[in-house]
Amino acid sequence: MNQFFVLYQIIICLKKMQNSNYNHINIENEIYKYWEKNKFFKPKKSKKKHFSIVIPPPNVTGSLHMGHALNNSLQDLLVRFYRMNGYETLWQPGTDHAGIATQAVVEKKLLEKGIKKEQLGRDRFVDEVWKWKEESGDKILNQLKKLGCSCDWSRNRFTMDKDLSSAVIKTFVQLYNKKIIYKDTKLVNWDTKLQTAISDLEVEQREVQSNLYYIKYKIDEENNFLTIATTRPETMLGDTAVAVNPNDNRYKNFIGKKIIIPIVNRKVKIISDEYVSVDQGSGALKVTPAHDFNDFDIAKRHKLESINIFEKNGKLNNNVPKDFIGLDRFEARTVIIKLLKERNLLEKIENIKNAIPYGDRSNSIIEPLLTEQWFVDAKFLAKKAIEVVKKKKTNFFPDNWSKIYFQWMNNIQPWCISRQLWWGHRIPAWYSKDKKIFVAENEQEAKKIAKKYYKKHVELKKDEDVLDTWFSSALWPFATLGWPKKTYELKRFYPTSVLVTGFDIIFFWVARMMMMGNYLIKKVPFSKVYVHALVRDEKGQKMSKSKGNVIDPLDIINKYGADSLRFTLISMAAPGRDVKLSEDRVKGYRNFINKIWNANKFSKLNSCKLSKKFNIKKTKIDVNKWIYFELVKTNNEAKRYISNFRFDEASRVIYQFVWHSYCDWYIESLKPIFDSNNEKNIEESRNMSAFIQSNILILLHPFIPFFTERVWQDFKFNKYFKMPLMLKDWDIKSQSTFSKSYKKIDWLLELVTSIRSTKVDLNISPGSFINISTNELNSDKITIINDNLRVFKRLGRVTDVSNSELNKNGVKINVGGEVITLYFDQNLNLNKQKQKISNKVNDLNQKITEINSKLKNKSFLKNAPKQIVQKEKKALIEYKIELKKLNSIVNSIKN
RNA sequence: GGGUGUGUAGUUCAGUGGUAGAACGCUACGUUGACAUCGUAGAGGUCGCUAGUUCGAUCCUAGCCACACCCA
Repeated sequence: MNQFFVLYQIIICLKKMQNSNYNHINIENEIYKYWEKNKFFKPKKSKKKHFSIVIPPPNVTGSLHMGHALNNSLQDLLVRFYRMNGYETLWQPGTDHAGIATQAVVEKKLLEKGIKKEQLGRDRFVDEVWKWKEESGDKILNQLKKLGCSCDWSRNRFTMDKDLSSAVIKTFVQLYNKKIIYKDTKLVNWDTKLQTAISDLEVEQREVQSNLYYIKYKIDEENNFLTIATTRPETMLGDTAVAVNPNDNRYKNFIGKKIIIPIVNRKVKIISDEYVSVDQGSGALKVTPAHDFNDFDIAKRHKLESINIFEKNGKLNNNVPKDFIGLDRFEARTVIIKLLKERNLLEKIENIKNAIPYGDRSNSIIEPLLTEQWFVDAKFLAKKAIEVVKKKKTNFFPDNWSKIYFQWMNNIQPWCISRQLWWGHRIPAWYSKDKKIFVAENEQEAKKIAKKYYKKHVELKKDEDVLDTWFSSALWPFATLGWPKKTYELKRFYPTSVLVTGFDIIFFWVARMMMMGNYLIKKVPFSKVYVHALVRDEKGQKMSKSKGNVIDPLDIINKYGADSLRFTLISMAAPGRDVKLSEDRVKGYRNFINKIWNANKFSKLNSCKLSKKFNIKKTKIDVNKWIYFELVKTNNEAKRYISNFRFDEASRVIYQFVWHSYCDWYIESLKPIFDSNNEKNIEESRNMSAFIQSNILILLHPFIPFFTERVWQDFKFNKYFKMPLMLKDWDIKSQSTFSKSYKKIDWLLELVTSIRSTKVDLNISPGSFINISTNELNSDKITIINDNLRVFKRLGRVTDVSNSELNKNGVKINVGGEVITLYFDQNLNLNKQKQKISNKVNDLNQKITEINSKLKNKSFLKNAPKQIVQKEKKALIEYKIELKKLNSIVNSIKN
């Protein structure tokens, strides 16, 4: 019997769950199809202003992570907001080819089949990459669709597309001809694992524990040693000098003498250079120009020889003693230390913390290597890019990012743009046999130039290298709009309105777009840059696979719906702060959506509909005017917050309005009206309620597009407004005459709250009904109660309102300086009530003393603004009245 | 070492030169026909510390402490 009962309860429970809750499953995909089918994502020509965003192109073979989810939720919010409000809106989507990452993925896949890329050769390997791109390139785009992104997919672009590639090549040629791109032999950051150069930005400095080796170098023709300290002893094979600080008294005498490098037994000079710091290590520095950036500079100053000791894979080359040739750099280190120990040349080993450069893609230690590479004269391009930010043609939000931008731009180094990869834009440079370079958009052009130069036909060989992926990304905001062609889109949407991006790629990407846009088009690529923070886990830890704390946005979408995820991310996107995401938060906002779902159900059950005859101006009922007034306020605030990029605040005010004003108070007030027989009131309330409901959908659409679209259609608002929700503007007329009702209801709600709270204090069941007396109340307050009697009685659970004192257990309560008496049937324990009042009395007394002392303070009266003094005076009067009333209540309790 | 940011309720975070706010969590009570993914009421704060400016500082300034990130 008991078991059956439990089972029965469970079934009831399940049934209830089924009926009352919003379920996103199946709905979201269907709605997305509806939007796409109706081409709502395409820009609608408008004479009004335009709004455009280019998506930060995700890696074509990547998949959606929380960072993408945040980034794109914010963009979609903006795009939908401006699109709704009549702007000609373009959200330009696309992906980038992510040279290193994609090549690595395909290489790995081939290796699994036992195929090395060298076996295939360049062309066939690139074909394989294209195949992989065709297979998996749509994955991330489909994931963006799941999130609800309203990009114009018909304009989808890929950095390796024909048009974009030709833009890249054109840019290269143009910059080469202007000598902004040049070839040079320099030390670069060399990744021995990927066997390519990478840029400074792709190098991550990691602090690790290292051994600092103190090695004795013998002075030539003297029985004397100089100790140098190094963490990379293997590089001594390439040493070409030892340097000391000219002011270091310990070593002054050695300057100019020769010193013998152990193991290689090469005699090199002891030089003096200011760069050497006296108190670091031993104060003597081994100089390896070919393998250290600082040493390279020293070598330049002293015209030292450079000896390169590494192959491209990090193994030692022919420039080292025989026994070492072919050893890996770390093996060589072990062997050298062993030899030094044997020869008594190792003074000591110290354990220290130092920063080691790692490749951010390969995780392997980066080796400075002397190679010939292509560079962009970033310093030149930066000038203009700095100027436009100073002149506020591009604004960062939050503004402090401009400081970071300036700091980096002012210290910018030449940008190494060549990569020793196969996947990417191949550098349009051709070489003749005598190493002369011919740069042109294609081979025919190059040959033409070569022919002119040599006055005869010559054989040319194309550069093997490709360009850094960020080089093509730098053209993204205009190349995707058609540049160098003068398309409608380029004219209409460039400069784009805002770039939404994470701070981690300000240098990688934002800075480079600024350089290229300003140089090639002479206009900034975007007028605003909204910089958002990182998404972390709930403890504030960075999400990473190795930590196992990654929250997959797609899991969250499946579980709670894309809307819940979006609302969560948006409402947590406070400027300058990381988003600490926890599933509980998502659940909370899922509940919010569900709350609205149920409020809509209430509407439906009560036949709330908008009729053509409905005229807001003619609204009579106070609560209807009150909620309309609240709506206008919310609408204005939300608009303002969105235009100022305060998405957290925008979502907050809407949430507050929907849950507390609309659901908690307004719907509760409607119930007594709908239960009455007053058809006029019912009609007005049905209309107003439906109107508010429709506007809630409008306000929330950019935040939670799927849910709002679903309800909009359910309630046929598209018919009433003759407008799909996606294109419905936010315009709403304010009704200043409603403010009187607004204040009235505000007070009434305070009264209701006080009645409820008094019941709790007195330990009286909240459901019980009471009588009240208004005999001590001002007439205007009595009017408020009478004007809204039905609503008041229901909300306050009041049976009768009397104008005179009743012969019963009365309890006086204070509502904003007004006294009302509540009557209860049972005997009361007034202790708690008394305590509460006496606390309040103390509180008031303290405040009154404070204000009194302020008002006695002559310098306060002299210096404080008049309104503040007035305000304090007014507050004093109010406090005194309240105190008087409270005291009278205390007296009545005593009796 | 240089720079940037942060420090406000148990937690996550708003905020303002003049009475300190929200959400979540917590406590008590509650199934009233929209909703228990709920409602009602409540507890909870020396606004990191110390000086200064000011009639008045959580807010401005300086110093210090703690944490995070970036650059070298």
